[in-house]
Amino acid sequence: MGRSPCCEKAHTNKGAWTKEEDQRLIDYIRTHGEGCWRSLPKSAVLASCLNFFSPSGFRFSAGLLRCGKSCRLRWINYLRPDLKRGNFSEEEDELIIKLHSLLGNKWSLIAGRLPGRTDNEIKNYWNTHIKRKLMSRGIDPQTHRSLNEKPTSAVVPVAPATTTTVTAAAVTVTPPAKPTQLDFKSALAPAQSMAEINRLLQSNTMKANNSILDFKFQTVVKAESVEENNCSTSGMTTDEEPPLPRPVSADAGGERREELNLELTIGLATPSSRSLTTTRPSSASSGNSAESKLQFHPYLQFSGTAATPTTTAAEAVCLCWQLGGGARGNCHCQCSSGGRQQQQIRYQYC
DNA sequence: AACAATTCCAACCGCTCTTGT
DNA sequence: CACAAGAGCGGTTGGAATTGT
Repeated sequence: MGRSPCCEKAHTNKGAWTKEEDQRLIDYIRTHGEGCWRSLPKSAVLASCLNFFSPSGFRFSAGLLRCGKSCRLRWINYLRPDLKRGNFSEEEDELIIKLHSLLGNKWSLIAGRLPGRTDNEIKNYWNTHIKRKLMSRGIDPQTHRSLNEKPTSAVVPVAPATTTTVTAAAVTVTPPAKPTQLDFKSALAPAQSMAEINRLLQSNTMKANNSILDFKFQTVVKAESVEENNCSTSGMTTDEEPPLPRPVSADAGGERREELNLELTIGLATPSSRSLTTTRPSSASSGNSAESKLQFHPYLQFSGTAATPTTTAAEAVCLCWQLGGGARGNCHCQCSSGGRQQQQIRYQYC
């Protein structure tokens, strides 16, 4: 649709990256930071001309003839200093399975809960290991239901159609005005109640990354049309152990319908998250506005209460990752919250 | 040892979303 | 509002590595 290609394919390298290309990309990002991926290859070429010998002593031999997109991917999936290489632990396995049952193939969201793991890595791991693992357990990896179970009316446990707001500190998946309908019976192991799921997620994730988790599941039980069973639970919202909701079928018209209002707020916990590392407040790229002085820090991790949706959160402590070597420094950025609802946390570059 | 089959994962592709003009 | 550019995401692929025959 009238879009220019992301790069001039004729003049770019493809395929596996060489060590020299890696080093050039690392050097460039150490000096200039992330972002502006499309202009990076050109800039890297320029930098190589200006600094024939890099600070690290690496001698540039030629420009970085790579598509900006390719540079971004290489950095995010392979070169970033905070990546945790190596095998997935059993805990990570289970967490991925849980998160997949809730979010579907939202690999980037899942990756956001696993420090040091990338969405690509998780996606590959899912396809090569976990799928098989679930199959061997007799569980359908797509629906998370027992393979023996008869499929029902095409309710697929994927992430609900939602609007997603990405701020510097949190991904907030806001349900639409109408409560999101999810088939939790199919999405989750039958024995698991909401409270159980919450507990599991809480403990697993807290253990995994020692930070914020704001999964909140609310069940909204609605009595529609017929007031069946004197159901006085209309609009009830509870965090308490609720009865497992019945599956919501697409054609449940006329029947008592139980809807799940999925309020899912994920406080991004780690700089490993792509959303966090590369999403910047709109103001940051505008050089003119007053807000442009508030810059986006690509390596931030929030702790404390600032990223939770239930606090006013005037303060937050930022743990800054310094580029180069991944050393974690501790600094106190100026943070302010946009309020209980918006959680627009801003901070000054430090 | 040679070849085929399978596994694994880095990289690519095309689409959507966001943002700026 | 329309359009373009930039960035992010999820699905797919190519080929290296490993395993089986």
